[in-house]
Amino acid sequence: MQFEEVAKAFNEIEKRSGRLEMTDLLARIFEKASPEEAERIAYIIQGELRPPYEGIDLGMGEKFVLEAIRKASGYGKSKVEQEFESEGDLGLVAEKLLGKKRQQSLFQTSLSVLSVYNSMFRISKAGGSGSQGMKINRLVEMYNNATPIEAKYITRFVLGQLRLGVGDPTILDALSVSHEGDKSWREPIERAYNLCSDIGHVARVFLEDPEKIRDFKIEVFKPIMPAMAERLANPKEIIAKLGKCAVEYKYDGFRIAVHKKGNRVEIYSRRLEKMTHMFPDVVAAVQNLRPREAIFEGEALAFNEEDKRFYSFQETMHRRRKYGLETAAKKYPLYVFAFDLHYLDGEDCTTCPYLERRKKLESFLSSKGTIKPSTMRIVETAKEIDSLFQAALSMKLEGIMAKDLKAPYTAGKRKFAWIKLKKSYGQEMDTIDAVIVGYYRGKGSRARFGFGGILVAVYNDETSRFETIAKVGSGFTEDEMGRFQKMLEEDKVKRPPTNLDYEMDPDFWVHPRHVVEVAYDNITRSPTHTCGREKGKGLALRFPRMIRIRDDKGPFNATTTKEVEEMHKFS
DNA sequence: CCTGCCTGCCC
DNA sequence: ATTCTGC
DNA sequence: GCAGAATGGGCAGGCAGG
Repeated sequence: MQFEEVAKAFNEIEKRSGRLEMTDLLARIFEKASPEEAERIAYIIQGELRPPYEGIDLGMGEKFVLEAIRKASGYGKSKVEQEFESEGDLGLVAEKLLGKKRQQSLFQTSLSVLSVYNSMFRISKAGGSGSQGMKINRLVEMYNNATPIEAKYITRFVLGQLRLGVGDPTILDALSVSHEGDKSWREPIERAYNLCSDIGHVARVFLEDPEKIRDFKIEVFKPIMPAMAERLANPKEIIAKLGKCAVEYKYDGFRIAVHKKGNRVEIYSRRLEKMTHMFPDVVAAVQNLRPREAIFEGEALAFNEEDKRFYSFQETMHRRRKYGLETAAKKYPLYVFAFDLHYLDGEDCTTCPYLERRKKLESFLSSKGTIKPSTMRIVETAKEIDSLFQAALSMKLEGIMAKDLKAPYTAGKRKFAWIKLKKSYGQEMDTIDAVIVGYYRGKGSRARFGFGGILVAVYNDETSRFETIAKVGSGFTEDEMGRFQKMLEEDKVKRPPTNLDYEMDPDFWVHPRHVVEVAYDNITRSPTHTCGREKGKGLALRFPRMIRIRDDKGPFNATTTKEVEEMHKFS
C-alpha cells in the first residue's frame, strides 16, 4: 500500500467534522490494507510506533523537525521559523515549503506505508554520539521522497500529533465498520484493546481473523488501559449521582499498576510505561505478598518520616529516575496506597463489582509497611463525604475519589463509576489576580486566533517589580481568545517591561496593564518563574486556568508576591 | 567535564 | 493535569 | 456525554558544544 493513498485519506478525514464520515473514510483504508499495514496505520494515527509499555520513542520534537525542514527545503532557518509562527503547525510548513522545492526536482522513490514506518523505526533506534544529526538526516531523506501531503503527515507523525480528529475510539469503530459495515464489533474490539493496550496488535488480529478478537484475556505483565474518573463540584452532587458509595483518599503521587507472578514483578505507569527499575523498594515489598499472581493498582508517593507528612508531588517526582536510585529511595521512601485489583491467582477481577475487588485486595494487604490499602469508607450522606474530604485536605492530600460500589473496572474509560473531588472544582477554588505581561501565538487550531495563552505576573510591592508566576493557556473560550488577542495586540511592546523580572520569553511582550483572575490547584517551587525568588527558586501555579478578566483592577492592585508567599506557606 | 537545549512523561 | 467545542 | 485537541508546571536523561 502506497503511503500517498493513506496520506490523501488522512487529508480527507481531517477536513470533516462528522465522526461517522471520518470513521467511514478510515474504515475504507483498513479495507484495503493488509493486516500488517493496518497495524502500522493504527500506530501512525496514534503518533506512536509500538504500544507504550515497549518504551520506544522517536526522540524528535519541534526543533529537530524544524531543522529537517530547513535542510530538505533549502530555505533559511528564519524563513522556516517564520512559516511555523504563522501556520502554527509544522506539518503545514513542511507541506508548503517542500512542495515548492518538489516542483524543481524529480521523485526518487515512492513511499509505502511499510517503508515510512520502517524509516521511523530506524530513527527511534538511533542513539549515542552523532545520533541527533542522524535522526534529522533520515527525516530529510524521507522528505526528499515525499509529496507535499505525505510530508505533512510524516511531520505530524514524528511530532506524535496527527490532528486528524481521530483517536483510539474512532480507530476501533473504523475497524468494525471495515469488516461489518457498522459498529457492531466495537464492543469486542474495544474490550480486546483495553486488555492489551496495543492498538496495532488489535488492528492486525482483527483483520487476520475477526473472531480471534474475542480471545483476549487479562494477563500478568500485560498492562490494561487504566480507568479514569469524572469530576463533580461537591459532595451533594456525588450523592445524587451514586447514592451510597465508597470514598477513598486521593493521593498526589504516581499512579502505578503492579504485576506479580511468583518472584517476578513489573510496575507500569498510568500511561503504561514500564517503570519497574525506579521502585526497587516497592518490588521487594510486592515479592513478599501472599498471592502468587496478582495485578493491582495503587498510588505511590513519598512520605517524610521526620515530620510525618507526605511529600509534595514535586518531591515525589525525584523518585522517577534511572540513576542514583538508592540515594533517592532513602531520601524519599515510598508508600503505595493500593486502590483496585485487576487479577488474582488466575481470576480476572475486572468484571467483579468494586466492593468485591476491594475486599479481595484487602485480603492480602496489611495496613502496615510499604504497600497498604488506600483509606476507604462507605458512606451514605454528603456530610460524611465532606468530612472525609476535609480530612484529606488537612493531610495535604489532593481530595477524594468516590466510587460506585457495584461498578466493574471500567478500563480505558472516563466514567461515573469513579468521581473525583478536589478543592479546585468547588466554590472554594483558590485564585489570584495576575497581570498579563506577554502572550503566545497559538498552535494548531489556535493559530487562527493568533492566541495560545498568556504569561502572567504578580506585583512585588517591596521591590516595586513584577515577577512571573505562570503561563495560562486553559480556560479561554474561542470568543475570548479572539478578544484577548485583539486587546493585547494594542499593548504590544518591543522589549520586556523594565519593571519585570522574568526568565521566560513569550512570543509578544505587552505593557503590564490587564489583570486576570487565575485559578490553580497548588503553589509550587519553580526553577523558571521569578515570583518570590530565593536562591534561584521562585513560585509558580500548578494547573493554572483563566477564570475571568478583572477590568475593575489595575496592575498595582493585583495579588502581591507577599500574598503568594503566604498562601504557599499555609498550603 | 560542565552546561544548556531539547524531549518525553509524570501530574 | 484542566478546559473548551462539535456532534 | 463522548471524543478530540488546545493548553499548564516541572523533573530526569540524552546529546551537543564549549
